[in-house]
Amino acid sequence: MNNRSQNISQQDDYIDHVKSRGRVHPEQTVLYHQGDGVSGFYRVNSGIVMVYRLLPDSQRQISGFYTQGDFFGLSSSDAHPDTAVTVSTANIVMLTLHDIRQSIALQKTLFDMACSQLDTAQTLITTLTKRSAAEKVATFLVMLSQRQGQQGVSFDIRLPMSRQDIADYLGLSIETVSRMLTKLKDGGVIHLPNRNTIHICDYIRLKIIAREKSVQN
Amino acid sequence: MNNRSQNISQQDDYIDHVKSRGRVHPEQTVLYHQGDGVSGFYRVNSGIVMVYRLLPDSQRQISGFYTQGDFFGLSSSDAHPDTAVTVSTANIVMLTLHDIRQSIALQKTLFDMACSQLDTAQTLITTLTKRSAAEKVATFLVMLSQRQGQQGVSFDIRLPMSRQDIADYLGLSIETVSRMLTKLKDGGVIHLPNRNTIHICDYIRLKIIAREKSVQN
DNA sequence: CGACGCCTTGAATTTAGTCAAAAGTAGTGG
DNA sequence: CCACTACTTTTGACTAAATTCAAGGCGTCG
Repeated sequence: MNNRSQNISQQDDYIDHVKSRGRVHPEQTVLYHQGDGVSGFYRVNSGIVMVYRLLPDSQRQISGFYTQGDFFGLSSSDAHPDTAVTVSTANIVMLTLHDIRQSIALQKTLFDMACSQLDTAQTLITTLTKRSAAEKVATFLVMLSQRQGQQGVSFDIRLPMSRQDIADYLGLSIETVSRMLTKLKDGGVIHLPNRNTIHICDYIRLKIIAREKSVQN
Repeated sequence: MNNRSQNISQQDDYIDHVKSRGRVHPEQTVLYHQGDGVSGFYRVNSGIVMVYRLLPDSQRQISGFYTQGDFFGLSSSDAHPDTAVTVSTANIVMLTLHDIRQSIALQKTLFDMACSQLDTAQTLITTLTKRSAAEKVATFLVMLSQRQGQQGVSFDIRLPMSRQDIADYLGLSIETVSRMLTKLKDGGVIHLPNRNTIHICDYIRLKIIAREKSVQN
């Protein structure tokens, strides 16, 4: 799929073209800091990136986890409102404002991504405000399963982030996250072979707990 | 907010052009329904619009309140994930997909708006997960004050939405919203002359309670 | 006036948070 | 390979906060 860099009218061509510029970063690499000037947007080629805000009282709100194909760092303001850091080794491309000006198709993609992230944010808000701690944790695990392309009833998922990261994403305390995982384990829904792996024993039940709309698949 | 979009003269021309097509709707008019096909985006010329999602268990999550100059209905999917309804009499313009194709500047504006709404959503998530009920209600009142262009220490704000609307926006019960308003009243921060008006007696203190970054202004 | 809808208040309950301690996991160096 | 240490996660007991359920008040409009 590698093509000459001249014709960039097709979106996929342009993404492919730019994708090859990706750089690999080890885990815990900061890609940009809260307050840094915005000089472009980012795309995840591989790995996981976490974006968070630090509040004045030194609390931390994790805005999201981004995986292959996701864009992040989208902002219309001059300065990034959040910090982006790799959770695992990750290959990341930066799209400069110059790149974006080059391709109408890329602009369209970015708009679609922004809209899609808006939708995701609203869905998250619903989870955060209308769901119990148990439901939040189950929802998080379902999200991870989907992102890792898992299907079926029983499978392993990787959990590269810490319990504290999960807590800061779901707006719970680390103790509550731990308790809910234990509860799911005691209920036979999951297994916890080690701290960075979760074995889903009963995905159907997990989805019911998470109140997924489509309990199928 | 979206400072990058301010300097594009062409954009304002186009907005002005389209703005004149706005139509006035009485309060409680549904502009689109959850599930309707997306045939364009909307801009508020005047009045207030509320956007919400109905969940399968008939709970309601209010995604946002939109006022003059705000865009809403931004979605990259085929169907609207939410319902938009006027809270007060409102003048609304619909931008068709055809309109948007016409103007590069408008596309840019829409992207900036989407990014700005993403930022707003993340800030809201922080409020919802890290703040107490009292802080949430205070934050809501500060937001209303800012939207209504209020300044100084003491002034009236209109409250066209119901207590239930506020509760569904902040993820609280209606009783808690009521109790927190009472608490603010008892603390001398606000007055409640009638159900649709709040008199802010001490905006400084309100902002402190809301943990506003800039307690100035 | 009376009825309805919306808002407020009160009491009991539930949920998640906090504080404290124990258990488990890496990682290091002898 | 084991012991030591530092860190993360889990568990337990208690506390604080918000929800729920129930009743009462207030306005509005017929």
